[in-house]
Amino acid sequence: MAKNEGDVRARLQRTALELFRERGYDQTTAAEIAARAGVTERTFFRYFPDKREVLFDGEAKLRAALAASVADAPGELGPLDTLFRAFRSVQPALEENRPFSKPRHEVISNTPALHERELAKLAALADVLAAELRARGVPDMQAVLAARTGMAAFVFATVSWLDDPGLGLGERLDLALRELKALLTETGY
Amino acid sequence: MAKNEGDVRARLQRTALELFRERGYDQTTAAEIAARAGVTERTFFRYFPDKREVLFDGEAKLRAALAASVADAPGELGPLDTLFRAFRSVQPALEENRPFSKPRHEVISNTPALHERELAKLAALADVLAAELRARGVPDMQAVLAARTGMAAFVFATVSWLDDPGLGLGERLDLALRELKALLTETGY
DNA sequence: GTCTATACTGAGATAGAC
DNA sequence: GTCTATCTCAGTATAGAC
Repeated sequence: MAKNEGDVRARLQRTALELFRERGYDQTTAAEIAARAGVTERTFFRYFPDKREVLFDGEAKLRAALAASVADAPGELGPLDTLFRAFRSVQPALEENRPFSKPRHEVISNTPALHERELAKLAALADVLAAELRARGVPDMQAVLAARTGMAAFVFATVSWLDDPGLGLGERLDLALRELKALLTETGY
Repeated sequence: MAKNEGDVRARLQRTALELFRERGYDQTTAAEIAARAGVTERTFFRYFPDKREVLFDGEAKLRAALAASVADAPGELGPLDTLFRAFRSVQPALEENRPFSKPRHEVISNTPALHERELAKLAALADVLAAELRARGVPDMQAVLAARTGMAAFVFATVSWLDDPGLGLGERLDLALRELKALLTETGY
């Protein structure tokens, strides 16, 4: 049989997304994904510990990039500003990835099991960012709240940009940060 | 055969928590829970669509209570203050529930599958709160950010109170809100 | 790569409440 | 009789063990 035609892992991921879009996540078996990708079911589970995970490993790179950016931010920056500096640093990568992210996000939103997994990944990401902030001397509660709050804004900006790229990701990030800061200073609305 | 000895649903929930604590979630089968509760496995799945769900239906009541509180908050209150007013309104219920919540939280934290489900529930809760805020006239982005941010603070306060009840839940809520407001106004730390 | 446990689903039978 | 809860039986897919 032909051997290593491109990365098996990448092929499985592309194939999975394809099938999920064609018939839906629940109606797609791991065996079918494997078959279309030219490997056995067993191989699928060697690459991904469970079926959902096939759509979630870009997040590892994102996490590393964000953590690194927070780690080497100028010391005088506040927690939220530090986070948003990190978000902006990954902006080009996100923009380049949009053709894949868009359909991926659609499938995830429409599939409770996948949506659940995504929330877990984002929470883990927030935990990492909180840890990085703590390493910079931010007190615990503040680090956790900043990380969660920042992630919420980041996700909001990203999702709305995926929905409608009319307004750029950078602008949406700026907008979210401004809105966030406004939230706490005004008493009425 | 004997029939309705107490609520089957409640019995299944208590039994499940019991078994999860004895041997862990993964080492407990749905059949075992059902057996100890005196019903068949199939019955278990009639009450709960999946095994995780057996620990998650208190959240429905919490959600309703919070939503109601937001709905009838005085109109001049800002989004975050509205949310914290709601959080305080459920404080007595949470305190009363602590004997059950504490072990439940322990199991959930130690079980990735359950933790994932919890995050999903909390996200859904935040979505409901955002919708309630929007119904009060809060603009979309602000409603979403306030809801997510508020929930983060609420969860932080609750979890740390479960860990160590030395400081009361009310005080922890106050503390979190203050910290949150500080976060967005200060520039350094 | 093979084998197995377990989470879930569906259809139909039974039994008691009304 | 209807209705509802439970059980029985038979199956599929995921995931883990060997």
